Amino acid sequence: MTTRVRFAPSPTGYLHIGSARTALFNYLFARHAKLSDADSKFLLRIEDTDIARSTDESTRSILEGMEWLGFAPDEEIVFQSNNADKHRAAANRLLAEGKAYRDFTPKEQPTDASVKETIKERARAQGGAKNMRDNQYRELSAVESETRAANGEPFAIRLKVPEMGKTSFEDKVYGLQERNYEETEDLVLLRSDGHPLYNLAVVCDDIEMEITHVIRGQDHLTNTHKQILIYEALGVKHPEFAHLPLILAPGGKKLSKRIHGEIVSMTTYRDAGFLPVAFRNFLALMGWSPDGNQYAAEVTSGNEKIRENAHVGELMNLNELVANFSLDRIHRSPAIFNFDSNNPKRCTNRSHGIGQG
RNA sequence: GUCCGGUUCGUCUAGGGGUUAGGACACCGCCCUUUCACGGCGGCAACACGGGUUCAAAUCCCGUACCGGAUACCA
Repeated sequence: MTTRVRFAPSPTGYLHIGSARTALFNYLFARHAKLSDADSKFLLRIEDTDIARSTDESTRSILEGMEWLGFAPDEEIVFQSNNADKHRAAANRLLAEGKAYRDFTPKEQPTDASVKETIKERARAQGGAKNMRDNQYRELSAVESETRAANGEPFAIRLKVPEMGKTSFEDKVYGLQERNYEETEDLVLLRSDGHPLYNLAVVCDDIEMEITHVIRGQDHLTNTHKQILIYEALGVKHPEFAHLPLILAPGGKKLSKRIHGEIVSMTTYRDAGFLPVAFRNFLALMGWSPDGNQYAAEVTSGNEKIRENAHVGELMNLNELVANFSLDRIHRSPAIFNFDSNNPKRCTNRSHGIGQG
């Protein structure tokens, strides 16, 4: 089967350093596959289903970052919001087949407190005792559901997750992943305002784009179980999954724009004059390493021009990265992006021995 | 709270039953001299903790601690 991968950022900010690495790994994987199958593709999809937070400026910023890094998508860019009708159709189909149901519970008003915190607090309060299947509309009769909907009562569409069983998949990086259905809620597919939600949109688009390998951050590990449930309901075989270890801030904390500022943005490095080849190499080595033996060989026989008058170090140009890349050399522990005591400039241009002039 | 991950030099990492635990960057010293984005040589520096299995454990198993992720009509 021809390899088709996609990088799918949401345009809610600039190109994050972690996202850039995800883009890189997807790109390297596709290009490596292309070595043996010319039709292998690297695609770009902008996940702009969050109407409230997505901006065109952010999309532009992401595109700029991609361009700087040299990752050109092989097909036209897909904007997820353009596929909303298809997502809705899929949700309705599941509804008609009884695999999803209408939830007439009034939408909760957002609190002013941090959403994340609210959710965490609530989950803590409920402890492990929460019953994911306690929705009173779950077993509502089809007629009554139809009637209430016809009367204009607002509803969200939720996936009807089976009571017993578990989802499981073999992650290319993390190995066998299993999760009991009791741990997974009846996730919302379509909001009461008719907008499709992330998990549904991702699955529908990945199916349509014929994605064969989903390579993304480890923070999507639990989403994967939800998505597999959707694939199953839709009756489609799911793609392979490979989750990447996170890139954290010094101290092992999450790298965030709010706390760490511009340091997490790709444009910061571009504007500071770093070379793409250096930054790519730096990014590639966060979470992945080449096979020891071929590493030495490749590096010494690499691009002479770049290394003229410079020591070898651990630098690989794009072609070398592509040649050496493989999913099974990605490890599972998070990397710390140490920008405090270890100036990124040194981590890239200087330490890898490539000057600008 | 619950579920899922993770833990090798300061940092990125290799190694995954028997190694002087290797490399890169940083740092220190010397040399060269292109004197803060060149180069060479050398040095410092790590297997989270506690049990177990084994002739032998950084490597396998269990537990603890700590860190992270997820737990949303966000993505």
